[in-house]
Amino acid sequence: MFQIPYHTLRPATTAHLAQTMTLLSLTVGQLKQQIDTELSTNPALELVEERRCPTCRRLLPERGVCPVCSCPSSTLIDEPVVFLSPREDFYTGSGSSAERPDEDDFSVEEDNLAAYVLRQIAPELDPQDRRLAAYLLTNLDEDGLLAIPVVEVAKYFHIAPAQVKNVQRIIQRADPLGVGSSSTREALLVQMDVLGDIQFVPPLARRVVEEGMDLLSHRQFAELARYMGVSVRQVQQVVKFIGENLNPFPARSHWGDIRHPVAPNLHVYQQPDIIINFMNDNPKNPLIVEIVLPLSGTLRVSPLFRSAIQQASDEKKEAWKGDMERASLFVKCIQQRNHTLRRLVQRVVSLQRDFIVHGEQYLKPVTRSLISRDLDVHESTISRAVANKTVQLPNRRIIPLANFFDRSLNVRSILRDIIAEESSPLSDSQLVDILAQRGINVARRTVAKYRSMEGILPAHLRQSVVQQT
DNA sequence: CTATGGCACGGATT
DNA sequence: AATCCGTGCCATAG
Repeated sequence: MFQIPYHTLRPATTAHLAQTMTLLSLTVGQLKQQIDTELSTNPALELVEERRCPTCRRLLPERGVCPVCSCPSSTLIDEPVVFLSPREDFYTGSGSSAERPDEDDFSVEEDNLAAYVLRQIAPELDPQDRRLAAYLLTNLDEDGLLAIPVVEVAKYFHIAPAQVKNVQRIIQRADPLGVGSSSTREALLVQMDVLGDIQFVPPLARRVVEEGMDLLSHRQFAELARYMGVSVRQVQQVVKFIGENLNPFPARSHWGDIRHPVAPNLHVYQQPDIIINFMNDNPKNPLIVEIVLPLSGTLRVSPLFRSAIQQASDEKKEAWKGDMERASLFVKCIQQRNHTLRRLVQRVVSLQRDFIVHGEQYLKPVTRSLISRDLDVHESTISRAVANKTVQLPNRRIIPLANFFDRSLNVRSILRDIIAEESSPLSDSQLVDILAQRGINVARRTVAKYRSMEGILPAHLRQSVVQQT
């Protein structure tokens, strides 16, 4: 774990330390802004347009992802491969997505979601469809579902409903997958469609959503099984699959989030800071972890500038010298940032591999302080690095990096499973006993809290509810 | 009387 | 030092 002599890289001055800290806590988008301003204000700083693979040190041919993914040597590595990935093209749009999240708390979520989606799909639309799309997107509810009927929209625009549906279909395939659907059912169907390209989707899941959505959303699994003519066990598997891979409310990061509808979701719409994938999308291959960098190339102190300084007049010399020092400090800080981030991610990913591959139940209770001890850095360093960052998992879901440190997420998700699988409604104290059998000791009160966090109804309301409006 | 939600306290985490 | 989280106690609903 300690291969790298870290001390050699330790910041020497307090200024270095402070700047590294701030850089560490930045999102990719924010980092890009930072670098951009630094580049334009400081003549001593220079961007060398070189694209070199950070792991195999080979020059990269063109834009795109690093070909190390197909490096024959890397297929032998068992540890997850972590590397820094230049993805300039991600962030060339308006810098708006990079705004610091805490500043504007009002009117953000819908605006941002709509704008975010529109930016993705705008290129493939002609101008009038673009207007249509914008109109649709302004009519999303807080769950990311379309709040008005398609027919209404068609009337409003005096066009055929089919055309509206066409645009809707494009919207649905944009990033919060299923966004702009007319119902949770539709959202799930779209998600399964797209997911089907990269992962196995149980055929029964599709049938259940298509035909038995009512029963499914009321969690009446016994009923559902009978209606579909399959065993309860099969239904349970489908439910598990849906819970792990799909999300009926596209705007929520996952369906437990009804508690805090806005705040934790702010950063969900951003591009991820870290992307985790299987090599070639094949689950048998090792994990590839990309730490997204906002530019392609290396920053350095311009050698031209360095030599020019000799011939400068005395008063200029002073100013330029300052520039140069700032530049080299900045470069060091960036390197420092990337280095810590890389080590952090490396450690976390190998600890939480099960979580990444198999889902929330397998999340291990890892704390930031544990990592900090492992990496021999201060706790606050880890905190800063984790804060405000997002990760894209192999199943294409984007979650906050902080989720990797959530102590209770796994228990919550096991709880979800238990409730989904047992047919007769279990009271909280019974749930406590069952959890205890699985080696999880929590208080009765805590189970109640988790339940409400997951949006699960109390026992007496759970199954006895027959179809009501 | 049982099941659950609210409030608040203490310890851990950041 | 500030915040989050699990938990205990108590009130309330069924």
